[in-house]
This record gives sequence, structure tokens and C-alpha cells, in this order.
Amino acid sequence: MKILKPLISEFESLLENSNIHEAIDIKISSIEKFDYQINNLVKYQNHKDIEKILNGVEKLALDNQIIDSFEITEKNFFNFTINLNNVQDYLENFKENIKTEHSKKIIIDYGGPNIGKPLHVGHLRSLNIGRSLYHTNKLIGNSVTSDIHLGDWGMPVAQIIAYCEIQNIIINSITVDQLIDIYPKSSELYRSDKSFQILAKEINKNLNENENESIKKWKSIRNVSVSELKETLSILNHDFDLWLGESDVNNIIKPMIEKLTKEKKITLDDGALVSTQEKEPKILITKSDGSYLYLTTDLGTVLNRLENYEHDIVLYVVDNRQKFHFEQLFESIEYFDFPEKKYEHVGFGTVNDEKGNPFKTREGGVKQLIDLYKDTCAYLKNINKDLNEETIHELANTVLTYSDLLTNRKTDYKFNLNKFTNISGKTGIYVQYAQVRAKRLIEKSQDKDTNGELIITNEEERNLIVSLLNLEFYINQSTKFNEPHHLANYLYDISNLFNNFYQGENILSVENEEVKKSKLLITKYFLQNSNLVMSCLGINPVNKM
RNA sequence: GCUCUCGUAGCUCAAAUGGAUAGAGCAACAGACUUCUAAUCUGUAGGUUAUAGGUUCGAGUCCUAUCGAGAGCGCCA
Repeated sequence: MKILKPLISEFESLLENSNIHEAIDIKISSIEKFDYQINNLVKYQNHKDIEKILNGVEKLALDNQIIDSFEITEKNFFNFTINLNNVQDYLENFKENIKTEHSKKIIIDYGGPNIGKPLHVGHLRSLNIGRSLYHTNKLIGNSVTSDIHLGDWGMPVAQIIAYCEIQNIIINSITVDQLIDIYPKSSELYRSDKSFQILAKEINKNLNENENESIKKWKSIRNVSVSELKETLSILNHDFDLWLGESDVNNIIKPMIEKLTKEKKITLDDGALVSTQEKEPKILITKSDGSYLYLTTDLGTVLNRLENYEHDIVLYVVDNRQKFHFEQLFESIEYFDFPEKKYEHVGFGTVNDEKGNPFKTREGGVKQLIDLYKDTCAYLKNINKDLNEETIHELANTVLTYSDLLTNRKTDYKFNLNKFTNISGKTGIYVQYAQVRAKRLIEKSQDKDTNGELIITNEEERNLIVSLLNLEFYINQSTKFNEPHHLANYLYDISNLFNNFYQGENILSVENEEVKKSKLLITKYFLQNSNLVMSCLGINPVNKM
């Protein structure tokens, strides 16, 4: 944390004097009595200079303005509390203080939804995690480009077109509902019917080769599907800088393959092209009929981005089951000598129902996201009938976002609407409620002059302020590991501490003007941080609930 | 069969990616509204971190084995 940086350098140079070169790490204290701890000294219990170092630490701690009280334990844990007289500037300029020193350019690839198929609960996590990483990175000063990266190419689309052909369905007037109906039928037919398989493969090959008639049909399907998708996503408060997809790199692939063949990076194997890298299993680049695979288009996409979008990092927000694919992709990028960027698979577990099975509706189909949204709206309306549509809309999206981001992305989790919208508990409703209280309090105070001074009068205030200081740490955790759940949990913590503070005393009836002002200031800082975290999570704060 | 991931309170999940006495929420029980929004707050109870070894000053986290669950494994994306 920036506010503790001077302390870190003092500590480090003290250790340098004894020839110990290591980065000092300040952690949030695990002991209630203290705010922070430094554990670096523990492993030097038997160091020859340990007495000298400890004396130096003691002197340093006594002189340092940011340290209020401290102790060095038997095992050499260094614990301290922070002096809150020196933190007001830091809180005032929070947005500036959390800016990163080295701004990066990041592309977020959502491994997007397939066209022809409506958004379902399986898409929820990719959308939520991606959006959170997007906003959090932007907040700290990275430049971020989001690409929905539609699944608009390959066999699934070819199957739809083939199905329409044999059923005489006129594609240029096709509707979304028809597509929803056709999608499962065509893939079922593909599995069971040999002649249909041949037809679909032929159409896929035609698409790869830009054959006019197939492309025209594909375009109609894509247009209908994308406009529906855009509408649903906008209801769910999602948008993207780029609406590219697998189809956009079709023309890049042919020259790519020619070049790789010439360089002997790929070779024929049973009629298909495989990477010449020694791997088991071998990495398949194209099918034996020459048409393209998932990996082919993803490689093409890498080249497209290198050519057209300046970037340092690409994050693929795609579920864990595709881990193997990304291992192959990243290995191939290296083996093929594509320019080096940082590539990372931000994987996540599946969303299951209460029994731990993949989320499904009673009919057996996967539950559509738009229906989930509507269910949530209805649930909220039932709890409070006075809310307007806009508030219901934002709260529903809060519920669907917050509960999703609360758990570590790596593990599967069980989805339960009742749990998420529970009146009490660690929910999106709770964090919204806390900031609504803060907002109303400031409105009611009619105190336009916010230039008060921070006066800490009790433990609740102290706990809240110290916790507010720690936002920088949690932002750091979330961006470093691409894990939004750190921020989601933190938002609950500060909301709980605020409720504690709020509930403890009637602030507007405090008689001492200075103290009252300070309490409103604390409320203001809470509101600031709460809303910052909400923006990181992709949640819009409501004004009333 | 091979590879990978996971196993933490009755349930759902955290735990600073090796630090001290493993924390939250739900459910349960006991309390707090003449008070700025009680969609709130406080307290109690709940654990041999699947099991057995090992590395380390220090292990839920790293290593090995066993048991259990899930996922992936060249012409789907």
C-alpha cells in the first residue's frame, strides 16, 4: 500500500545493513489488537545480527509517523497499529493513490457465446468475471479492450445451415425462436445421421473457403443471432468494445498455414495438419479435409490481435474444461515463434444446481439467462412492491453479479436463487442496502461543507477507517490473480463495518459539531470506497431500496 | 487406461498463493426497534482442514501414498 511504502523502504535498508536482501511484505494483521504485521524477521531468529536488527526496528518504529503502537513478539513477528491522524489525505485522493505505476494494455477474450443459441446460466461467470476484470483494471489505470469473441464459426453454424437446407427453411427470414429450436435438433442429427454429417462438413468447408452462397446464409443467421444477443446483454448491463468472433480471422488462416508449413512447424499426419512440436498427444491444427478447428481460429485470432490491437496481455475468460486447449494454444504460440505477449487462461468452474448437477430447468434444457433475470426481478418485486423498474433492474443485476463473484472462480459452485436474494447475509442486497443508508444519511445531513477533520471517537469508527485503507490491497489481489472474489468479500466486510458504525449511534443527533462532521466524513469515505468496489464488480449502486 | 483439478463447521464458501489461536454467511439458539431506511445490529454454539507419512523455525497451502468426487484426453467449439 502506498501509504506504507516509506516504512517498507526503511525496513529494507535496515536489513541491507546486515546483508539481508529481500522485499518486505506488509500484511493485514491476523491479530485483533493490531492493524498490520511484518513477518520477514521470523526466519532470522538465529541470524548473527538479529539483536542489532531488532534494535534498529524498534528505533525505526518509534520514529515513524505512520506507526501508532507496535510490538515485536518472541518469534519476531512485528505487529503495529497505524496512526489515523495521517491517513485523511490518502482517503481523499483514493482514486489517484490506487493508480498502477506501470500501465499495461490488456485484451479480455470472453470466449464468447455461440450464435444460434440463447445465453444461458453457463455464460454467467465468464460475463461477470470478465466485466469485473475489465473495470478493475481500468480503475487502476490499465487500458483494457474487451472482445466478446463470438462462437460464430465452424461446425455448429454449418449444422444449422445444413438443417435448414434439408428442411427447406428459408434462412434470410429466420427468427431467433426458430434458431433456438433448430440448434439442438441439428446437432442431434449430426450425431446420428451420416449423410447429414457429410452435408454439414461440406458446408463448413465452403465457409472456410469463402464460398458465396454459404457465406450469405451464415450472415443472415449471424445478424439475427447477434441482435438478440446484444439486447439480452444490454439488459444484463454488459457491453463490449469489440464484437469480433471466430469468423473474423478466416482470411488470416490460409496464409498462416502456408507460412507454418514452409517453416516446417506443421506437417501432414493422417491427412490432417499437426504441429511438429514433440508432444503427446500431437497438437492438431486442421482437420484432414483441410477445414479449421477451434485451435486454428484461436491461432488466427492471436495473429489478428498482434497485427491490429496493441497489447501486452491477453486474458481468456473461459471455463476450466478448456484448460487443455489453452495449454496447446500457448505452447503453439511459443513454438511457432509468434511475438511474445503474456497469455493467461482465466479459468472458472461450472455453475451447478442445488444437487451439484449442471444447472437445468425442469424440462431438461439449460436455463436461459434472461429467464433467470426475470425470475430475480419478480422475486425482488415481491419483497418490496414500492420499488421502481430501474431500481429492480439494478438490484436484479446486483444479485446475479455479486453472488457469482463472491466465490473463487476456480471451483464449481451451486446456484440457489433463494440464497442469493436472502433478506440477510452476504448478498448483493446487503451491500446495496449499506450504501443506500450512507447515501441517505449524507443527503439528510444537508451538510455541504465536507472539509471536516477526521476525529476517531470509538472502536467502530477505527475499524471502519482501517478497513477502508485496505482497498488498495484487495484491488491488487484481484488484478494480480485475476480473481474478483477478493473485492466481493471485501465489499461485504466494509459494508458490515459501516452498518456496525451506523447502528451504534444516531449520527444526525450528535451534539458536538466537530464530531458529527467527522462521522459524516467517515460515512462519505465509506460511500466512496463502496461505490469504487461496486464499479470494480460491475454493479451500479441504487439510490433507494 | 493416462493426465489434470478438487476434498475445510450440519449446509454454502473464505483463508494474503508457506506465517501466529483456520474465518464469514445460511440454518439453530439468546438478545436489541418512541432512534438517520431493522432488507439492520450484538452475542452463543459449531473444526483432528478426507486419511497416513514427509519437507520446514512454521503446512489447509509444498512433496509421497491411499480413499472419495469431478473434468479433459487429434479431426466438436
